[in-house]
Amino acid sequence: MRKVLMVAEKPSLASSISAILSNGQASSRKGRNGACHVHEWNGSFRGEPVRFRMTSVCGHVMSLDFIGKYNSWERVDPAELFSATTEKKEATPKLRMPEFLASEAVGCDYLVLWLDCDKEGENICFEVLAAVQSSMSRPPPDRQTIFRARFSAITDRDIRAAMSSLVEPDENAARSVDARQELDLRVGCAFTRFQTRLFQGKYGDLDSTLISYGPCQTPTLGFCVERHDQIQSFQPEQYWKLALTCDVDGGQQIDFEWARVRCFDKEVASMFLNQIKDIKSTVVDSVVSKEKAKARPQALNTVELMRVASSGLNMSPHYAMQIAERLYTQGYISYPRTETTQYPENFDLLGAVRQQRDSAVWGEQVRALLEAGLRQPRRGVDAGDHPPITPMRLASRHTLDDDSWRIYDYVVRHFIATVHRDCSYLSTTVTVRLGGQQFTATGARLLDAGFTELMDWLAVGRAEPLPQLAPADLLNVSALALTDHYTSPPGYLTEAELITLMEKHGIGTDASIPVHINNIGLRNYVTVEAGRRLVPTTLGNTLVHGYQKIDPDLVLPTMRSAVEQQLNLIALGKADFHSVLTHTLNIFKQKFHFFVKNISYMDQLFEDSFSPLASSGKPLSRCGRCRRYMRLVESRPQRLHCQQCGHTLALPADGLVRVYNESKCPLDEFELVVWSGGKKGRSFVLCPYCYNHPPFPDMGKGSGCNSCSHPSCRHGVSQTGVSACSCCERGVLTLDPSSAPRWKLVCNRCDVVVSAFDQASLVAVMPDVCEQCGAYLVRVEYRPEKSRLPNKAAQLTGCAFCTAGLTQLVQLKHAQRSGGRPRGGQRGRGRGGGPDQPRRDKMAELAAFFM
DNA sequence: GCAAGGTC
Repeated sequence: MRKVLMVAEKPSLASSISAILSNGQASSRKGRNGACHVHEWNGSFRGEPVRFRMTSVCGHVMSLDFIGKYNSWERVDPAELFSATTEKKEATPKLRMPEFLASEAVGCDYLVLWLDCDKEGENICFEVLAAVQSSMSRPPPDRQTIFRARFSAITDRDIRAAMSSLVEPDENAARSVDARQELDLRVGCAFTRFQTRLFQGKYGDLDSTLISYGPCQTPTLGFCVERHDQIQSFQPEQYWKLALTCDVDGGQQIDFEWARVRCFDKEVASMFLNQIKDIKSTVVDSVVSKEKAKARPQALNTVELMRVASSGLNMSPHYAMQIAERLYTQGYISYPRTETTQYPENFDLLGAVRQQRDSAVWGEQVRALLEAGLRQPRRGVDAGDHPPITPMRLASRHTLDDDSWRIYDYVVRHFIATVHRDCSYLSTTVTVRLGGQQFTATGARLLDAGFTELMDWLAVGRAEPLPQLAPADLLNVSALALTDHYTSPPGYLTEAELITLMEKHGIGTDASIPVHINNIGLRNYVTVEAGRRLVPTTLGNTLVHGYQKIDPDLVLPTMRSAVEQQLNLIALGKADFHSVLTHTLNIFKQKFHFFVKNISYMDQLFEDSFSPLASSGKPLSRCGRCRRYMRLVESRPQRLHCQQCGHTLALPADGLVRVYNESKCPLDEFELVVWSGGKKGRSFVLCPYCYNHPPFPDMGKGSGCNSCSHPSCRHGVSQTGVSACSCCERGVLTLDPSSAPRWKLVCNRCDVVVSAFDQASLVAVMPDVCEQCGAYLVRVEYRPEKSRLPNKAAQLTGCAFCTAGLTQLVQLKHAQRSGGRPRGGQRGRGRGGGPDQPRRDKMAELAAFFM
């Protein structure tokens, strides 16, 4: 029997599509990468009996990056990135997706691609194809074996229709995505590296580890700064209003609005007032009542959920989507990433509503609605991706955590509202005249709350209604005055407004919009203030104003859609991949060179707002070249700057850096410092120079002295290494000499920390090894009054893991030692080597490094 | 350490 391999874009779709096509008869197993599932069943394909095997990827299989040698920010000129060689790398290495796909493809004769029907999906088709092709059975000549299923909804009818009219994957659409990837990579990385390096090398208080540029994130920031500029340049204007209050013969008071609304000229306003100020009563001119309706919402899609989460629930879009995804995997709501606001034709609305009828919170309203009958939902847009977001099963408040409940609560209320009645109310407008001036008052009376029963924050007519009035009814003027006001600036942009702007300009997608908004916060370009309003920081403002001075295109929201338009030509087959790509790349390359050439315009703005590195920070440790103190620049990213020599040295990103008893690195004379941080209280000694420029090939960049194989330095691994780390492959557990008196053994590769010999006055690693386990012995000394050794001994030399009297002083709770000898793979890693690898070998290796 | 786009 022939085999048909079918691949969807995500595990959930593989499962629902196979359920439809197998009539629920498929058997399922977990894929060997742990993330995907494989469903199998027998059926027929193009007139022959076959075995179907359906699985999925998890989004993109591959992603584009530069080849390794371009990873160096120091050695590579960012301009080179416009032509640097790129390669496709596995998008998520831990999923081992190509290998998984290849293994499932073995012995398969046909391939049917069920990727999402958009350009990204088309691109993933070819990623899947590349992964499986060599594993599949050899195709017979003249027979088509690769197919693409085109579907617009995950419904029985649509999926079966797609299956019976398979087409071929669309290479043009896929190529347009390849072009987009290459363009975003080259442009984003070139600008990001250039401006990060330049400004971080000059200013000490930028407070951002990265000064990124991106074709989506930068226009996103641009919207926020644009609003900031409007607020800054706003000039308030004074204006005046006529405020009239009447009462119905000593009864209810009614406030009227002036039909002219407002007047910006005080003299004119006063003239109006003078004309009518002596009038003591008036009569109702007209009473107009009109039935009005507030329409029930359309079915819920992702951007609307994010908007509501931000403006109504005070949750960031990013966080709200994390919650929604969890609710989805737990089966409470449907797939939360969709642009569609139209329920599929055969969607079981009634069934979904019935699920909610026993809810303790809204059950009563749901039962009443079921009694009265559901309304037809409003027509929405079917984007052909996924159905709108709906509840999938009933949850109660105590089965979910607070934030999950708030999102679920909203999804349910919104869903019920879409099949509820519109809200209707009677709007009444009363008009009166005083001399030549007209005034109106409007009130509302609820007729049918409809869906607002569930979305009570949208309820109308709760304010006191107007009294019953008829034309010619007499009203007494109880107050008439000129009030003065000022026009006010707009508020800072809310997240909800920003989402709307991004959607309108095609900046990002439903899945990436929350990521871009999150990014501009992470980069310290904006902060989120009360009401989830986004206020640009000095850095954010300076960047955008700089782009506007040099090349406004770089921050214009129209730039993205212009590029997308070009890419669309590739997708439609109207333009050649290479010509569009080289043309567009050339434009950005020129823009890049123009930007570099004119960077002084942006730099002037930086100078106005930020302090030069030389005057930032406080003196910390001595430079090995000039022996003067280097300054610790504390704002992110923390680094050391030598004013004399002009160099800047990176330090670990987070955590505290302090000086360490004036020890110097024997290799470069830089004064050693101690870093401490992390959840487990890790710490290690580091040489600021070696941390940036490792002296030995086996010491990685960003390592402390405990990874340095210097043969005699007392901070190197050859003097501090105790044993192999039990948790990671090549790590060595080293004594941290800076940790006294709460001594610690710290792995020089992973974050294992072992507290040991607390309050000891001295701990030293000895040259001899334990005969039982191969670890180096330690000498532990205590002051007599503090001794924790047996018999209050002052000192004991032995193995930390084997010698009675020492082992109980080692807290192995984080790192359960596997016991026995250190694992293999220790060569060249200092003291983990064990007794059969004496230190002489180590010395020989080191000697080789120095040659 | 960079982008944006999928999704876990």
